[in-house]
Amino acid sequence: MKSVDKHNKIIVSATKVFAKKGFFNARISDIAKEAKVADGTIYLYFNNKFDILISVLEEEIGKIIDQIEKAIEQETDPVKMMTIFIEKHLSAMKQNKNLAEVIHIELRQSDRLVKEYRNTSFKQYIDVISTIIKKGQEAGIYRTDILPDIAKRAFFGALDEVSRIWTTPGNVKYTVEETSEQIIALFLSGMQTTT
Amino acid sequence: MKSVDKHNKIIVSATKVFAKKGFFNARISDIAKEAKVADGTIYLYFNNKFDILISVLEEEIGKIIDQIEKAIEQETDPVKMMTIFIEKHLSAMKQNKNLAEVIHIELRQSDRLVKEYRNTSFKQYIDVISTIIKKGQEAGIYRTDILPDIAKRAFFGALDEVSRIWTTPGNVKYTVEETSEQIIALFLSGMQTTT
DNA sequence: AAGAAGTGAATGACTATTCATTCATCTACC
DNA sequence: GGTAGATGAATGAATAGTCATTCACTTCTT
Repeated sequence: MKSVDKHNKIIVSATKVFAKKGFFNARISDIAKEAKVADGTIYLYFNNKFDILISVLEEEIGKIIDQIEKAIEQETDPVKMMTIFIEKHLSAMKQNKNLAEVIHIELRQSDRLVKEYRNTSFKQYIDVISTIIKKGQEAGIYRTDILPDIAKRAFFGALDEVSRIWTTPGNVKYTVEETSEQIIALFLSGMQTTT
Repeated sequence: MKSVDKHNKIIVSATKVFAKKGFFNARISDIAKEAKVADGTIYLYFNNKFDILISVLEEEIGKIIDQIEKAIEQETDPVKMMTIFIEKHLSAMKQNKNLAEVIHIELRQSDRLVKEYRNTSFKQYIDVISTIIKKGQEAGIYRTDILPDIAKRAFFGALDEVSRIWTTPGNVKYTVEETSEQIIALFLSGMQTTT
């Protein structure tokens, strides 16, 4: 029987290899070697190289989305929801640096399939943000002149770029906590002093 | 004599092809056809395929950096500096969609050379932001608990992701002006209502 | 022993790069 | 001012290397 174990081992190995070399420079034989299976075995579990990439994104990001959505469901305060989103996202990225790198690099592919992907699971992800914003606006906590459609992008972009701190060497000095606080400060209160 | 004209024609064509297909899926023959030259001619102007990509980034982003730096030099008010940065960046991206797409996609390559590139010209670009923040902090206009090193990333990430509005189809409805205003509102005043 | 799972060498498609050749333009000499 | 020779930009067919995918064969499991 094809084992779930092996499937996972290939996913994890592929994540590692994609993170290091990028999708196009990663060879199937690299992934096979990393996973300690034969090249051909990969094709028992995945249709083709691209299928591996999409699976990495689907399964691994899927886990994070689920986790964040579950944590936010419990909350009613839009400020806390936002805080949770930021903290969960950043700590997930810091914890799984390979995945973070794959997201940085590969979510930007111009390939049709990746674009499609970006339009489904990814969209779901950033729409969590606009939902939070809308709730906050209804509650009178967030300004109504903020357009959730633009703010959600700004927000995700900021988080994504900031999380590079942990994937580019020499920038390790910031903790998840202080980074989260910075993002919260920036987006909730803004940069200007309140005089 | 090798003409500057032809060099430019190749750069522009390459930008177009890279934007459409991404670096790895772009064939030299695609670029040659787009530029209406022979495949071999490309190698009279560039060392290899990668050299073309780096040249696109260097030359085209270089132009934007120069333009922004020049515009900001005139200013002393940190709020206006910030506003100018945002507006110039967004309008440059909206104007040159091919370049915007190449930046979205290719600036994330994990290739050594691209990473190196990201560490020079790109660094210079986002350091313009931290400089503005520091000036604002010295002037007492920006909060001093904001870390410029983190804020600059958040800021660039937000701008970059927001500018995708114009490269992904079906999102054309926002103007540069209203998008700029949103970003300014978000980063300067924050999302919370001031009650 | 049969069927499933695993193997990895062989295949074949793809394309970046090269280079022998062409040809338009320029220079020098009468 | 016209001709012969020199120059080097431009061409595109041929090369050479890479690697995803296949499949004939082996090993494991029940």
